[in-house]
Amino acid sequence: MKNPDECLVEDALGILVGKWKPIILLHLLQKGTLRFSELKHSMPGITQKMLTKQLRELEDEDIISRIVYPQVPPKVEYSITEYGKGLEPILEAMHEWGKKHTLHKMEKDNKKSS
Amino acid sequence: MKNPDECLVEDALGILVGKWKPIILLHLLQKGTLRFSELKHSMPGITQKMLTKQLRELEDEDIISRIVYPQVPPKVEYSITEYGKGLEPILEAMHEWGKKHTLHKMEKDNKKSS
DNA sequence: TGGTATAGTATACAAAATGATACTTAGGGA
DNA sequence: TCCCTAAGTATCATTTTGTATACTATACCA
Repeated sequence: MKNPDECLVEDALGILVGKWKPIILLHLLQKGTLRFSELKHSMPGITQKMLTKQLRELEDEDIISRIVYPQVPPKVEYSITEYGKGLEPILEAMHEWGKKHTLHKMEKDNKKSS
Repeated sequence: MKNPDECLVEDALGILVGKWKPIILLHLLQKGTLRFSELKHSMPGITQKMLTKQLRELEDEDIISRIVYPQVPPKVEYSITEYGKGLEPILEAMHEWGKKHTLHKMEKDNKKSS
């Protein structure tokens, strides 16, 4: 990409993108800290593999932190880092727009069926 | 997805995501209206097929509009719709965050090499 | 008569993301 | 002795994305 502005937007996108990452972040922003199993239960449909993968990627970008308690059965807690909290405005902007989009889709569907 | 909040964010994400969509939108937001060939030249690396596909998808969501001039050789102009302009705050939030992220990455790289 | 230009479509293929399923580890309880 | 738990890995299948290349239509120009 030649234009540096594009890269900046793409960086954010690269981190947010994926079928699950934004949802993981929403949950962690709301609840603060969650165990692996809690995250899994709050996202019906996700497989262990996917959840693990997404969490690792977010961890690699310093968006979330991972604390392992050395016990059996294992206990691992995830939480948003200070740095990761910086993503909140983006999630909020998306949420706002999502509300508008829902209305827009409804109007569109009404037109179709009339 | 059970939680409606998640859906809202995902709707926005679904529209923004893809290797090219945000860049297309950035260009159109900056320039207003662009022809197919102009978009193509401003995104080196994209293939015709991909550009066409992304544009169609954005059009289907009413984010951009497509005007075909019935002439030979063909001329087709794309521009952001009023509705599509609503995405600007998201792109801006991503851009802002992208700047922070760039700094963050630099600090990280410095640590590694020290 | 044949080349050029624009905005595509068609086809085949490669790569990346996601999903399904089974397996691992080790302490505690029946 | 066997099963349960939590947080994973490992392996393979499927789906989604993206790439490469060739092809089309038709007015204009030399």
